[in-house]
Amino acid sequence: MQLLSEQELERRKDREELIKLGINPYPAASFPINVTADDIHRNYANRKNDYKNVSIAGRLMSRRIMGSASFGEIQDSTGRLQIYVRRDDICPDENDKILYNTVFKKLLGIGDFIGVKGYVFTTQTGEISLHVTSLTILSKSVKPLPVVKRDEDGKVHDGFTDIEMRYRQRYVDLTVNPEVKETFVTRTKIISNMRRYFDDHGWLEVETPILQAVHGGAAARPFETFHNTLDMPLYLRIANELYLKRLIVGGFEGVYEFGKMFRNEGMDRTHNPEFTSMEIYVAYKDYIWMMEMVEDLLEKVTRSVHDTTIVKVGDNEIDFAGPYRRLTMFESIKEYTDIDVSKMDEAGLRGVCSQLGIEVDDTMGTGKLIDEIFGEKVEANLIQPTYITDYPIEMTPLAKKHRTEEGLVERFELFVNGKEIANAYTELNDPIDQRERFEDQLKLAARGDAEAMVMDEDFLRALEYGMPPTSGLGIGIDRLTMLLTNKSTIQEVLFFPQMRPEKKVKIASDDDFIALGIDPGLVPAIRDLNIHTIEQLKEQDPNKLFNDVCGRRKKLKLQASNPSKEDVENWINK
RNA sequence: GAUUCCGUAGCUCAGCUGGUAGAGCAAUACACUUUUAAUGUAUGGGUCCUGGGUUCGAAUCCCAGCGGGAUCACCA
Repeated sequence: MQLLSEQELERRKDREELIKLGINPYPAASFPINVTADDIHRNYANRKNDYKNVSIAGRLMSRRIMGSASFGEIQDSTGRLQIYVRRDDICPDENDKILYNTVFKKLLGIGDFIGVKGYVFTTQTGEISLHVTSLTILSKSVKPLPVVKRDEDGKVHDGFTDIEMRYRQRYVDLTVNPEVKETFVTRTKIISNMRRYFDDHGWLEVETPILQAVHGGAAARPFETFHNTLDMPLYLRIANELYLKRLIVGGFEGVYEFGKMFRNEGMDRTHNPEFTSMEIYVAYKDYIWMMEMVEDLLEKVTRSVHDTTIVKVGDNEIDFAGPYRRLTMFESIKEYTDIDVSKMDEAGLRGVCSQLGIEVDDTMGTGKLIDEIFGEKVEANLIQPTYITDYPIEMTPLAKKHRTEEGLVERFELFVNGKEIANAYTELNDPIDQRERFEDQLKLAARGDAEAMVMDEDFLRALEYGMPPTSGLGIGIDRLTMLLTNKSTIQEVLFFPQMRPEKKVKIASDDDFIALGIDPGLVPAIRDLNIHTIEQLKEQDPNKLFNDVCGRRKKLKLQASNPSKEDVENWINK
């Protein structure tokens, strides 16, 4: 049972009226379409003869009724088209004007799906419009849609802007705010263009387990679940890295996966509990090769969605054309703090942190300390695409030791607009070294580092069989989409971002009230007192409720007779 | 998790130092062969987020809760 607004009741009545007129508001038959709104706007001017007999369907989004003729707007998946509906055109029979006078003018409403046929013409004011010759109801909407108005300059007047409602009711957001749809179309374009790029190189798209017994490949807290038959806990994956590398061991030259990752951590503008990442692993390559590949990839993807490599993000203009600037982690810290931390031990680094006013704690090793300095002093400055390379070994247990630099690994991260969007390694393929690195992680864990990785014996066994030299890359698809669509929150690029559940009030039905012994004729009086749930009823003071119900009965002129005070006490105590 | 702001009609929002709620759009009715967010006239529509408290009186002040935003912290 729902509590309905006046408008919702009105629309339900309209639905009933249609049925009474013998018109099915939800017909089963398909409605043939031979054109879209976008097609008409783009091509009508040049090919007028092709639009003399068109059929289009969508939502009725506005109506301007002027006696026996009306203008309105129909919105399909591509946009809006003005329609011109004249009474005598859709009702040729002189004695039957119901379709226009009653159905179109009274029983249809904004948001209803209709199908129309007719011919395209240009109005006196120069608007390309459809002169309707036949009109079919395809689906009646019984909930009023917010009406967003735009003037000639595209200025929005009564926008549907409440963020909570936009996210919770994304279907409304999408219907009423066309630019939202654009964002998601771009998102899909980004993914499909990346996919095409990888496929063209012969790399294989694969799927790996989301339910994992050992959550590996990243430092993060997982979601836990439980498998009943196996009688064991399982985790939703925090990364798929270790599975993709197993596939390289198995003999694929290149594998990639677009997939959801799940991390049981805080939520904010850049974090959603589930997010999409793309990871790719290519055999016989190193991280230097990977940097060139990423430059090429991002340049092509950007061009495919914007026709240029330059993207406006906030106040910045970012150019995704490569090559990108490359700085080692130590160089970058030197550049932005004037301090050379490359030869420092843990004590020295702690000194630098306190000198720079950076908070640290005892669980942090040298790698973590360097990362803190970088995050605090460097990261935000990296606006144009920049590779930061060669990270301390402690932070990166899955990357290969640097070919020349002691204590570092071959890793890069790509920073754009002050944020990391990609992470890549020359992958560690020495199984003995890998085991030691996992052991070091266990020591960090013992020291209190909650993010330290756990040992994955099966992954080690795979490496022991031998993995070719490999380079791997991960890109956060949500964050890349944020950049390329100029959105400042991850929620704007997710159809259904995670939210707290809506508070639901259980509205009691008439039968619920009657079951308590209430005379059906008195239920309207109860509702008029704004008592809509059984809980509310139970909380009432019997004397007050008795008086109120009798009063409302009179006011509403109900036929039922007054309850006795004992009756009212029984409702409450039953 | 901390700080701070917000929650009023279907939608967007007013509502002052407390005096029982307003506008525009949407809806309903009537008129009109007339177009460009915006024809005119009339009408209906509210759990002022929830629960307490102060007060003769609370949308307004106080406390708690729920939901959301922003900033910060933590975390990729």
